[in-house]
Amino acid sequence: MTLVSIEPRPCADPNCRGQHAPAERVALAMSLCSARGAQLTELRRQILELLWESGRPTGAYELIEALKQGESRPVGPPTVYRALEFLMSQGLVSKIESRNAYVPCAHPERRHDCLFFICSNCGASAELEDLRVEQLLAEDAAVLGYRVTRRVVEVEGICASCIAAGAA
Amino acid sequence: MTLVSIEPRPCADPNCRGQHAPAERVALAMSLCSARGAQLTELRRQILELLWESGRPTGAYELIEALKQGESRPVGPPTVYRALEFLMSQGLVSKIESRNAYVPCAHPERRHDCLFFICSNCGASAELEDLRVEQLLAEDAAVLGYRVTRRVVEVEGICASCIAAGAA
DNA sequence: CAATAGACGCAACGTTATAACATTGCTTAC
DNA sequence: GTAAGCAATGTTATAACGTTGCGTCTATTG
Repeated sequence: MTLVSIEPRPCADPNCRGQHAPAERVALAMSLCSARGAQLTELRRQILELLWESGRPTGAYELIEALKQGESRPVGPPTVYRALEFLMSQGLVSKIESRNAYVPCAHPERRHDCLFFICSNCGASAELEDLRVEQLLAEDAAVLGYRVTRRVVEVEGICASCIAAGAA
Repeated sequence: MTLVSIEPRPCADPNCRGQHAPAERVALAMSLCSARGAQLTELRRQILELLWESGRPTGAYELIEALKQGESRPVGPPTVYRALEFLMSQGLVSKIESRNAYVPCAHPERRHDCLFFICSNCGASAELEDLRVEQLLAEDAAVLGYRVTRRVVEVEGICASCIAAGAA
């Protein structure tokens, strides 16, 4: 059997949304980790894949449940939290603080904190990059004399689909 | 004894910081609630006061402890959470999502979500109003077709004092 | 092959938040 | 005045989220 190596490339659109299959996402993650010398183990890969397949912010205990359902052996909370920590350290996953849930990141090759839009009706989330916001926050931080280490920007609302579907 | 009624007035500076005593803050809150027909009960008032006196984001269970220490009777988690919910509904308190903690709001008379800057060293938080950020987030939301209900903007870093004091 | 370091398993625990139901105290209607 | 209504609070239990501590496995790498 011949394996044709397809080199995954980062997507050029900083705000591409949903047009890449989970498998493609995971392949990119594997490629990135390999290049960085970081170990994207089977468990970590599975969790990342679950997050991509889920399509919405997913809680740690949901992931535990999902892993139990799948063919893999069950894992405990520390294992999942450690895997999430690794994935976050690699920029592959972000935590949605206002939901205690986790989402995969569309552009792990760029190191930045994204804006997240979360629908309070269907729970879906959208990731957005907006350098202008980052710039303003940097300015404000400078005025206050802060040295910034992390940004959390989460906008909650009703998404277009739910508005169209007549949700409150 | 003659009581001179002092009408508490909102502070004109949207980004005033720390120059008002807790008592003054609480007086303003009482005045606001009274005008709105909302009941700032003794318990709710006490919790708001504790938050002002604390000077940093404070957890619900810390508040429970503080109430136990004080002369008032002990309260359970649901009671404190209900009080916090009320205070948030009145714009008197905000939750810092990235810390699971609560802070009093400097300008409860204006209805808006603030930016928060939190020092990861000393835990202090600063509240800031920046209409430009709100404007950008509104634009981004419009592009995505979101109807915004809530904004969470939390910037974590090292504050000026801690930098000066040589904290990492 | 031995030494090492990183990843994982596991039990117990700690923290944050809510569900479900009971009680208090005040107001209003008859 | 007493019963109904209502908002706030109390009580108990539990759900949901996250961590500590320690032991074992496994994949390098010298």
